[in-house]
Amino acid sequence: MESRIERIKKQLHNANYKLTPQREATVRVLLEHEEAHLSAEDVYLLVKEKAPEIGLATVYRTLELLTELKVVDKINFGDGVSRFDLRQEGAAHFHHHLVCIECGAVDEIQEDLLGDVEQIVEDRWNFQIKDHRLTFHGICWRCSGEAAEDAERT
Amino acid sequence: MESRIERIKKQLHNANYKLTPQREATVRVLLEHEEAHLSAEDVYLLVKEKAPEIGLATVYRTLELLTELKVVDKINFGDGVSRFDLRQEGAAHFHHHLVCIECGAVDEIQEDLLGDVEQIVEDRWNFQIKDHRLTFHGICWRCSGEAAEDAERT
DNA sequence: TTTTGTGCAAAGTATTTGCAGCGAA
DNA sequence: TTCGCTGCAAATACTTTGCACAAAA
Repeated sequence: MESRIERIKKQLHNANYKLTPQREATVRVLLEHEEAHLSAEDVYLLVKEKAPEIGLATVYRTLELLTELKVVDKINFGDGVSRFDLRQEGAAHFHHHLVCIECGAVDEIQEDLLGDVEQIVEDRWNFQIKDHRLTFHGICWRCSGEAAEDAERT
Repeated sequence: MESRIERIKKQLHNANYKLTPQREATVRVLLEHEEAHLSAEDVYLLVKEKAPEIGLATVYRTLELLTELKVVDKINFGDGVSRFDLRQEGAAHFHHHLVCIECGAVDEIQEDLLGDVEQIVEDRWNFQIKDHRLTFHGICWRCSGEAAEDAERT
């Protein structure tokens, strides 16, 4: 079977771009940290471990390119930085996120929960949906578990 | 009946803050541009028309304060700036947005369409939802209308 | 040789912070 | 007088850009 990186290489070629060593290193970092929601700086530091000559600007340019090709999605959780998430292969839509306001953890929901809602929006607002962003802010199971334990102790 | 600005004043006082002239001017600008999704810079320029002495830093500080008090919600549509939306009084949740990728218009959906989805997330992921952000990117009715007209002409 | 991609440094934006002065309590 | 608030300027943080050079087609 064809590897994920091979398929990304083809996507680049189809759009007339090359998979240069720098781009490959960047993509590999993203593949190795699938659910990490890395910022450009995070990616840069990780890529630098394997390919120390790489420049930060190249990482930014690569991430921008991958965003254009919809290999990754760019997302912003409200701290000042953009984060980059690999899109699941074949996923019609970007996945959802759960951001914990206690511990800062970000969990992913791969299932598409918006089918019905999107139908309503398309019909009622006459809006052709191409993409979406859905993020819930609240308290994750780890933190509410801890709170329960704390209560028990007292 | 008590005015909206009066109620905001009370909210400030309850949290031990004053409604200074600068803060009042800022709030008034927000009230007068309810659906405009203003950036801090936008607010600053509008406030300056009424109160030219005001500084940009004060606007940033005021918007931060209002965000803390949940008078406004801070949102980011993926261009590098934060935008500030007055929260509807009594609204349990932040409203949703439709961002047009053709013309850049941002429309609001005040209805809460996420009730069922939130129930699923709370149950299935054991996550206590406190707030949400939902934005659809696509083509608005104005732009798809124009496209249809363009097609007719040819 | 033409084009594409890269690293570095500089430039841009957006936002935050330090600080001296001001004004209300 | 005290303390919160402000304006200004400087600092910071993130991202983009210009440019000379390198690599690939």
